[in-house]
Amino acid sequence: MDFAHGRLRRYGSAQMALWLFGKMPECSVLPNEFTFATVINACSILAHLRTGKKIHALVELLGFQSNLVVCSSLVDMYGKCNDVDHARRVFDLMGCRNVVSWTSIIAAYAQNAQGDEALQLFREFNRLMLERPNHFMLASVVNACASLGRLVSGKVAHGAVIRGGYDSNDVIASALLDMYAKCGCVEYSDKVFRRIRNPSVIPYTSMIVAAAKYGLGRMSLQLFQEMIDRRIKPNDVTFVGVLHACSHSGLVDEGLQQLESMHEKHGITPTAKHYTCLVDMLGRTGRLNEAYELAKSIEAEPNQEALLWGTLLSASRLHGRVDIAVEASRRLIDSNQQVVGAYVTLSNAYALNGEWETAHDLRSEMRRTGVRKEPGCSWVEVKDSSYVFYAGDVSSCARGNEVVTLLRELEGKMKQRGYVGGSRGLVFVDVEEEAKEGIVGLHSERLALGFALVSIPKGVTIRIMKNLRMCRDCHEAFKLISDIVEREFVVRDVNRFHHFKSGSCTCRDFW
DNA sequence: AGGCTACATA
Repeated sequence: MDFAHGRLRRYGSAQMALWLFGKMPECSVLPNEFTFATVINACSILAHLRTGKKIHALVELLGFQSNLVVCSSLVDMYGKCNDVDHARRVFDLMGCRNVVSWTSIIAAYAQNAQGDEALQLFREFNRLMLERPNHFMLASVVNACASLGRLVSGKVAHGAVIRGGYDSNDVIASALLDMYAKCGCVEYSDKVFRRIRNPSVIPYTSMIVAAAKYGLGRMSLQLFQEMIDRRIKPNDVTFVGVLHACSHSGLVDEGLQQLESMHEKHGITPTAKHYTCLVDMLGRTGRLNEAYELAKSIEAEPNQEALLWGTLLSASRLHGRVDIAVEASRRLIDSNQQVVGAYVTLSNAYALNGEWETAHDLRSEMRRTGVRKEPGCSWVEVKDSSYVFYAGDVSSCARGNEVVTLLRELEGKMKQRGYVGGSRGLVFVDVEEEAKEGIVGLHSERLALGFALVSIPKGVTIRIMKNLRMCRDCHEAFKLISDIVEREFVVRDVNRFHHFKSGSCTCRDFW
């Protein structure tokens, strides 16, 4: 039954291709450039770096290292195996490149969280003016804009899509709607989505996930119903989206029902990732015991397991369940996964519970063992450039003095409205969100907001991206500031979107 | 002649 899945079929064929390739020497048949391009593609599908490298060596041995198509497939293979450096090395050594080779390297960067490099290469490709970008390339470029949250660059790419006549392409439309959602413009996503004549499962899933991330759980469920009515078969990813939507909107019963129907009505067996959504759902709404029991009963691969216990850990922290937090972090640390996050979240859970000593001990242990945390940062896009802000770091903050003055001024006004930010407890609890302690007033998103307020004209929605979760205190502050300055802000954090307007947030404080 | 490049999850 599972083999009805396109992805699995593809996977099986790739395995078969490699198996046959292994049989070639026995039959004394030498591979040519067509053989190589095909088997390297099989390695991409399977993400088998070791096999890919062996074949790469064979390519050089048999003298195909300057073949355009073979090299393009090598670039793609290294990219899909998350070895961008090797992809780049092959690309740089190519004597002749075409739009496919350029697409492969751009996709490699876009898919490996190096969107800036992808956009850089796209600009370079356009400057050379050898060929026009095609829909393959544009999809990757749009994808890069999505992960970077670069709305302006994304709109420019959308322009290129329209000029190239690709806007009715299903894949491109999916990429575009995803990009608009990830840039904080879910209304544009909806517009793009509604223009797709016969959306397949992927645009539907993208739209379901997009709505979920904005806390529009009902909209996600409506879209899901709509696709069922149109006889479009949902897949495992669709259900992750649906469950995610229920979770982010507090629709627990609905979520449980969906999980049941998943197997019964749609023939898709729930896997660890679906149960993780359920753990999240129960955890968020404070049903920690049920979440914990469920988590213990799930068998998963290491990656999925880390996700599962990480989810439970966050929920335990949120609801001050130190006992479960200890258990969840122990599992993560023992399996050597998400170690940093586990330490920090656990220490915060202790702090929230008033166990300051233990919390501090954990922090010292981290320092002693050299476990270091990536600093929190936020960024905003102004006129096609992106500005980055780090917590408490005024020296590298664009228009720093102006920004700090404005933030202090706003804090004064907030206090008149009853705001009590930066209390001792909050400062400590929020250290997970930012690397430096005791500077809650200068969390990276605040610097970003201050900068945006002095650089983006009134009436234009401010969009801020953050690499961590937004903290409660900043969330309160942003609500008040939206009212004081009469402006709208959208904040994209690692988890979801917050849309601040007239003193409140679309998440209604549930996230 | 053929082979290589694109979109949704956590």
